[in-house]
Amino acid sequence: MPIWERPEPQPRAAPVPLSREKITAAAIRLADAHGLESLSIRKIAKELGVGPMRLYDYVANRSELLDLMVDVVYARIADADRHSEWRATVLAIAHATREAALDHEWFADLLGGRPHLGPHALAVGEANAAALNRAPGVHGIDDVQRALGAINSFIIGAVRREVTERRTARSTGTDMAAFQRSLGPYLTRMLETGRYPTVARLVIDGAHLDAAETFDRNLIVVVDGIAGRRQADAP
Amino acid sequence: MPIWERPEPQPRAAPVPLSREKITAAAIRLADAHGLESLSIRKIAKELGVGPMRLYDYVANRSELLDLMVDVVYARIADADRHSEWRATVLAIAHATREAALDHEWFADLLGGRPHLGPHALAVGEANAAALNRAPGVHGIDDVQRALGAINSFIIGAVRREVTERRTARSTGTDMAAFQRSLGPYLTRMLETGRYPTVARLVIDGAHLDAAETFDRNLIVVVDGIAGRRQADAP
DNA sequence: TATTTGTGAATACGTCGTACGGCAGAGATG
DNA sequence: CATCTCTGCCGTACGACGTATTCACAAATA
Repeated sequence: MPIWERPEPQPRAAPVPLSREKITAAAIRLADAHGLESLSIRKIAKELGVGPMRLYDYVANRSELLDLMVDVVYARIADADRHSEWRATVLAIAHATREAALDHEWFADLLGGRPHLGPHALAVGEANAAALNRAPGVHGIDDVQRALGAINSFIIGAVRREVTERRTARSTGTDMAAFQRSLGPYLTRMLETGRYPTVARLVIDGAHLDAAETFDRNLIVVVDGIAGRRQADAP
Repeated sequence: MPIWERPEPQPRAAPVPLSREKITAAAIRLADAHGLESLSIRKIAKELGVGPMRLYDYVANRSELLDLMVDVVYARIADADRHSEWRATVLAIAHATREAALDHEWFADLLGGRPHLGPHALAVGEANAAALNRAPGVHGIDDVQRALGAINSFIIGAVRREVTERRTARSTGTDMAAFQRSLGPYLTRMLETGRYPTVARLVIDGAHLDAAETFDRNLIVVVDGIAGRRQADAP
C-alpha cells in the first residue's frame, strides 16, 4: 500500500485496561456460548477489542487460561453452604459441582483432566477433606484420601456423563423419532440385531429417569457407603 | 517452475492398501506414543506413507477416527473374562477398563466425553447391564439404569483421576523434592499459608497409597452399595 | 486411436497458538 | 534543550492443523 493511502495512525487509542479477571470473564462468556472447542485466544481478543498478542501480557498460554477459568467456577462451588455437619457439607459440594457444570458445560470437559490447584479449587478440596475427616467410619489420613477419591471420582464421572448425554439429546432432539432419525440407521440396526437386549430395553423405556434425582440417590449411596455406614455395618 | 525442472513423475507408487483398521491401528500407535493432543490426521498419514487426504476415503473426519480408536479399546475390554456370577462380571469389566486406560492414556481423555456406541462398547455395556440385572437388590430396568450409571460414573472419574495424577507425577518427578521444585513456589506457598491444612497433610504423607488397591476397594464399596447390599440393608 | 471415467495426489483456504521485530512515547543523560 | 535508551505495545509472520477442491493421469470404453 502506498504511504499516502496508509490509514492515519490513530492517536494511540485510549488504552483498554486489561486484566486477568477481564480476560477470564470474556473467555468464560465465549465458552458458555459456543463451547470449549471453538474457544480461541484470537476470539477472546476480538471480544475484548484487542490484538491477540495482548493477552499474552497477562496469561502465559492457552492452557493457563483454562486453569484460570476452572478456578473461577470453583470459586462459585466454594460458596456452597458450609454446614457444620460433615455429611451436609459433602453433599452440598457435590451438588454445587454438578450445578456449576450444567451451567458451564465446558467445565465438565476439563473436570478430572488436569490437576486443580487454583486457590478456590484447593479451598473446595480442603472443605471436602476436612468434612470427611470428621465422618464416623473415616480414621486417619489414608481413609480420608480414599474417601475423597471415591467421592470425587463419582462426581467427575457422573457430571461428565450427564453433560454428554444432554449434548447428544440437544443435537438429536429428545423424542424417540428424532433420535432414531439421527442415530438412525446405525444404532437402531444395532439394537435390532438382538445382541444387546438389555441395552435396548434401557434405551427404549429407560429415558424417563430424572437426572437430578438419579445423581442424588447414587451420590448418597457412595457417600454413606464410603464414609458413613462402614462402621455401623461392622458388628 | 519451468517444465524441464519439474520432477519426473514417479510411475505411480505401488498402492499401499489402506483400510479403516490400518488407519485406526496407526492412530492408536501414535496416540500411545505422543498423546492425543499431538495426534493429527497429517501425522497419521505420514506414518502410513500416504497423503493426508487419503484418510478421508475411509474415515469421515477426525472425530469419527477417535470413535474408531475408542471402540478398539472396548474390544479388548469386552474380552475380559465373563463370569456367570454377576458381581465377578462387573468387577472384571471395571478392572479391564482401568487397565486399558493405563495402557492407552488417551482413552481416559475420551472416556465419558462422547457417547460410546461402537459395537464393542455396546457389547461391554450389555454385559455390564445384564450382570446388574441379575444382581440381588436390582429390580426393574430403572434400577439397572441407576446402578449402571453409578458404576460407570465411578469408573470414568477414577480412571481419569488416576491418569492425570500419573501424568503430573511423570512430568514433575515422583519424589517430594522434584515435586516442590516443579509446582514449587506456588503450591508450596499455598500449602504453607495454613489455609489448607487437611490438603497439606494429604499431599505430604498421603502419597504412598497403592492406586490399584484404592481403585479396587472403592469400586467394591460402590458395587456392593448400589447393587448388593441394598436389599440386605432393608429390614 | 480418441474419449470418457474414476482415483489418488497436490494444492489451497481459513484458523489456530504463539514467536518476533519494530516503533512510539517517556524518562534519563549530556 | 538535544539526544539517547528503555519500556511497553502492536502488527506481522510462521508453522501446523482439518478439510474442500482441483488436477493429472491410468485404465476403461468406443
